[in-house]
Amino acid sequence: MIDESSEPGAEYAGDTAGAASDGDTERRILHAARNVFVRRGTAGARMQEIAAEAGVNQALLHYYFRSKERLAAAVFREAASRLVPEVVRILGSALSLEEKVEGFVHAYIDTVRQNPFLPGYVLAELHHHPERLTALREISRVQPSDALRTLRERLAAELEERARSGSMRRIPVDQFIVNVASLCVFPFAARPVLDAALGFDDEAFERFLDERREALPSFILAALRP
Amino acid sequence: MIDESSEPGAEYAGDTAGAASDGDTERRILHAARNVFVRRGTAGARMQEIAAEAGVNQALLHYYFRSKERLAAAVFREAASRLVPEVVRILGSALSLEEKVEGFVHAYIDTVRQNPFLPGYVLAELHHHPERLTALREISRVQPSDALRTLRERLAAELEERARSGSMRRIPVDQFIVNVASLCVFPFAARPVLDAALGFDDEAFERFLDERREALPSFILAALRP
DNA sequence: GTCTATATTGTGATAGAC
DNA sequence: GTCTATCACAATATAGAC
Repeated sequence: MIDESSEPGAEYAGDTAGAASDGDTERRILHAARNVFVRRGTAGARMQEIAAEAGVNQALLHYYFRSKERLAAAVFREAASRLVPEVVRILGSALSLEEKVEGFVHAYIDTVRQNPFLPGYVLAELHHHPERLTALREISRVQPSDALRTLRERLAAELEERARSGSMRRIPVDQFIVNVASLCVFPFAARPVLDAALGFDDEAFERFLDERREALPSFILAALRP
Repeated sequence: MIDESSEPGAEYAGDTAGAASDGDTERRILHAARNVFVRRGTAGARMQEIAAEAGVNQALLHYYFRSKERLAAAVFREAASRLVPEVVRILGSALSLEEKVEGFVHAYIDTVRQNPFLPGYVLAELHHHPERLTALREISRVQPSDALRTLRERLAAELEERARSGSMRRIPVDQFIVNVASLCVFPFAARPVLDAALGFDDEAFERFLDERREALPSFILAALRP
């Protein structure tokens, strides 16, 4: 049973179905719910399993979150809230393009490594529940200075300037964004396929990530050389 | 209601809940099942919805496939059987590395474009049902000459030779494979995110794919220059 | 092979005691 | 706030006529 969380001070046995009413119960439930939703998907998750993993009764889930759907929405919001601000923070920085690429690759791999199944969960969730997009949009809108739209424009200007000065090949900004995102996110989202196709186990995957963390920035930048 | 299939001669209204017993019923059911499983996920799919979309009764699903689980397994096998051989075919060809990269990008985008939600479905399915990996492995094993292992070795040799001759930068073969796969697959798997982050609609996504089909090979090869 | 019931279990949700 | 017990219905699966 993998604990996908990494909050400090979050250790309690999943099957402690007694009086473990120390910390915040609501947080315990949300935490258990994330684990279950991440590994089973929203439709496959069972309220009973969440209750057991939180060490509480099933009725409490409804007391705190009213319905499975609301609980699922809360979990998704929380997961997306971990990823979006991190992305915005890096891209919004005043670094050079080269530093941004390296900073993004490093920060993304370092962050997601602690919750390696989050990307797969978020993608699967969006695939099967397009209505979650509104939550994503809201999170993005709340970001300082309406970040996503602004960041895209700034990045486009930077790429254009580099192309004009001849220090980089011209590349459409959307292609560039998707390239970087692809190279960072896909290995996590496709973890099971990598296990099958390349024979990875946990340890091999960790080594692969170490190697990737170092090699990816120069791979990306090399592709942009004129 | 999107029809994710592209088999020739497969047009019947989904709500024709009458006597449409022309073609092969089993195939009709499998076809409808794929549509429903792809958009709802295995756990979220309802046998009733599949029956309705196939224009038959729910009991027939059990007559042909015995249980939902077996039907799900059949759908997954069929989906994976579309993707794996295509990949093997291209990589196994006797082309140069440059031609292989271009051939793979073109073939993958051209193929998957007709079933743009397949990658998302396969990834989500593997994420939530790791047991499906065995099916993937079986399909891979059946490929001529135990293809996957062999292909990886051949590719590694090719990359090594290029590195030795100085015509390409050295890159670990697994990183290279994952890079190419990431850049091709991710845009499909993350379609909803692209819609949200870059404001794509169906038409914009198609234009994006056209552009990508042409730009991606040179992006990849440029990254490998010494 | 295909249909109309119907059996049977699973599962989200609520009532009400403590 | 937390529990036990239970409701109500959704969903898979089967029986049996045609």
